[in-house]
Amino acid sequence: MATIRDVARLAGVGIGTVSRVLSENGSVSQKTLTKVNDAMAALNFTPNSSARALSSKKYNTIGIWGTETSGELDRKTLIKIEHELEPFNIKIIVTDGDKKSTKNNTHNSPQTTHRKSIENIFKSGCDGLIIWGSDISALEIIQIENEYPNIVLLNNKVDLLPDKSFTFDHYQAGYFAAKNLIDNGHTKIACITGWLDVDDGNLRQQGFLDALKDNNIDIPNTLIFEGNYTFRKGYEGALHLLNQKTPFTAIFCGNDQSAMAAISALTKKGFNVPNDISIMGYDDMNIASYTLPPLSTIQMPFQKMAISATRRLLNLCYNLDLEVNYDFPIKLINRESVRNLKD
Amino acid sequence: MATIRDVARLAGVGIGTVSRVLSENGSVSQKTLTKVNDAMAALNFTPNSSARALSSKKYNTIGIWGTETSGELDRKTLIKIEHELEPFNIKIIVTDGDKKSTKNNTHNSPQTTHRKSIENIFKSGCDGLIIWGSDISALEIIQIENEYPNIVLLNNKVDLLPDKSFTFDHYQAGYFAAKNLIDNGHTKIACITGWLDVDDGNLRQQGFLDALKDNNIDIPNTLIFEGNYTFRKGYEGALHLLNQKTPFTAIFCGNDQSAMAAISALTKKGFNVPNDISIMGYDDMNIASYTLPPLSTIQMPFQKMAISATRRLLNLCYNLDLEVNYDFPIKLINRESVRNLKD
DNA sequence: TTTATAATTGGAACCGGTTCCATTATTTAC
DNA sequence: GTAAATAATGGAACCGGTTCCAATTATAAA
Repeated sequence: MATIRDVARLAGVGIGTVSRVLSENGSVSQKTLTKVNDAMAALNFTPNSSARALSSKKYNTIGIWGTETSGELDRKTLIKIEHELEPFNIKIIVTDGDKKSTKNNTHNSPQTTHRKSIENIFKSGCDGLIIWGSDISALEIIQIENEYPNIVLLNNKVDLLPDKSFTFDHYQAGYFAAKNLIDNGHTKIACITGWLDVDDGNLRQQGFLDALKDNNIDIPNTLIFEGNYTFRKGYEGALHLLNQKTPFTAIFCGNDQSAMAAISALTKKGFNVPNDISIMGYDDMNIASYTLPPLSTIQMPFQKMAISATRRLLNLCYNLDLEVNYDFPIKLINRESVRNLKD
Repeated sequence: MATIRDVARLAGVGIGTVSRVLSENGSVSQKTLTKVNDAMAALNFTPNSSARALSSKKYNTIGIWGTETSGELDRKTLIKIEHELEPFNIKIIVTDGDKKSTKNNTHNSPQTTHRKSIENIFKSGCDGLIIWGSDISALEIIQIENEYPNIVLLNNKVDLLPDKSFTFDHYQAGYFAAKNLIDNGHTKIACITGWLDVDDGNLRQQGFLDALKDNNIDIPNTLIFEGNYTFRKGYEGALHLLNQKTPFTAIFCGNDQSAMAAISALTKKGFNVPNDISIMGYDDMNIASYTLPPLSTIQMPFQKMAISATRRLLNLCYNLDLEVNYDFPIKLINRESVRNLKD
């Protein structure tokens, strides 16, 4: 592997000059520029990233941290983020917040463990971090941000860090979903929630409940099933709700997965969706148009949000000035799983 | 940030000694060991990864390269891989083989682009690479392996590199799937294939066809629909097959997504699955138990395979001797989407 | 006790970039 | 044409580790 010294020798210039050509700042005459570029090409030179990182104190790497419950961060989104980083030659490392073997964490609370695991990522070498999901407390985030300001929150909101928070209005989304059912004439509405100890799940639930309240609709506790976004809980939830013998005509589900599983359970028990019971999902997964019936759900531009979060992080880390957006409008997708009772 | 020189000064030893403590090789007396460890703790010392990488020429990083069509590499698998790397303090960077903006690639074939993109990953700093998916030719892989031997193939097989290839027996899997339909009395069988220009898709198709042939079952061209693993193509494929007016009682689908979409299309057209038409999937996605009806499919231990591939790569990169497995038995999962015509 | 051998130890040199400053070449102003 | 200002250039010093060798100390053998 050729080094800048090799390039300098071949081009007949000093190493400082080569470095100046590389970093594209500092002044270099047209003549030397050509000489140096030719030499680089001849030697098939690529700057050594470790050496660069060592002397410049920039890793040209950002991290993504998330936990099991962070939700859907699929490959598509990852790739979107990567494409955002690519023009700047930034790499992306992923890490799991749930890893167990962090040394001697026996006497640490999950809180400290989260913080430690994040600190470790920074120490192991990255310029900034996307903290994905809301499975980490605002306090912890503030503490982390204090020491490592180059962070950005994806699908989480901390009031003290509005310019680093990227999230949807989950409250409004929950409200919309409920409103949609109500507008279709439903008044006996059940729900299968997501995690409620996590902000976004909680907010959407609150929006849902408030929409009912604002329309003078009462929801008995028997019609609220606490789920966790999985297929399994969606399935169990639907069966559980049926067993309550409290009549209902619709279920609002915390995400599309629970919704699909609920449809499955209901159908198996002889109920027709949407004729007997309507189902409202949340997420608009790819698959949602291909369920039986196709799922009415809430769509959120997750990838757009990820892109904006990434840009903000780039601005923070590398003093850039990329355009960043904080508003990610949600959309009601009406397919066929909600019946209009007013017909 | 404290450096080893700070640690050495505080502990009253030389920097070589501190380095020896860090790397845990070379001999250090118990007494100095304690002194150095205390000093490290007091200074909250973490070795600088760039400096380490520069002098040791190890990045302690491995990459994962894949393309759009590489298939399912979900977060769960990524995390499994990460857990494998964690004890050795290795990081993982992900990259997309489909990225467009690689400089001046205008006159390059996709082939060279793939190779270039992989070379770039190595140059940008990683010790080894998991090449995921078979969307890259054997020739290219051989060329790459020649220059960068630290690679491992996930879900791909190159005959010249048996010890670096990790894949399922897709041929056998396709054969199994067809056999299952035949054993259930089906003789008029259609299929919605995956990508056929990719090895694994091609192999499973071949296995499928051979099973039919071995049982003297003929499949007309009208009952073969070339798909691409997407929901959309699955849906279109089912409609297309119905339009052919060639009667059939079962469809073998290239993956679960096409299968689900096919079920959706058939149901919409008034056919009952499995009573009118049976559906066989391939993958056993999480969701497969919750479709209507639950999907009969082929299960492959993808995560186990990923773990073995990762271990092999670790062995290659860091001279380790972790246990590696090359046999990943597939499994037929019988749910409810295939009807037994012999009843 | 002396000598041979092995275990420890310190630190210079190095990895390949970036930065900064002193020096030289080139313009511009008058 | 000369002085002053500006542009271009070379290279030492540095970033924070690892490695290797020479020097020192401890241990074993005689």
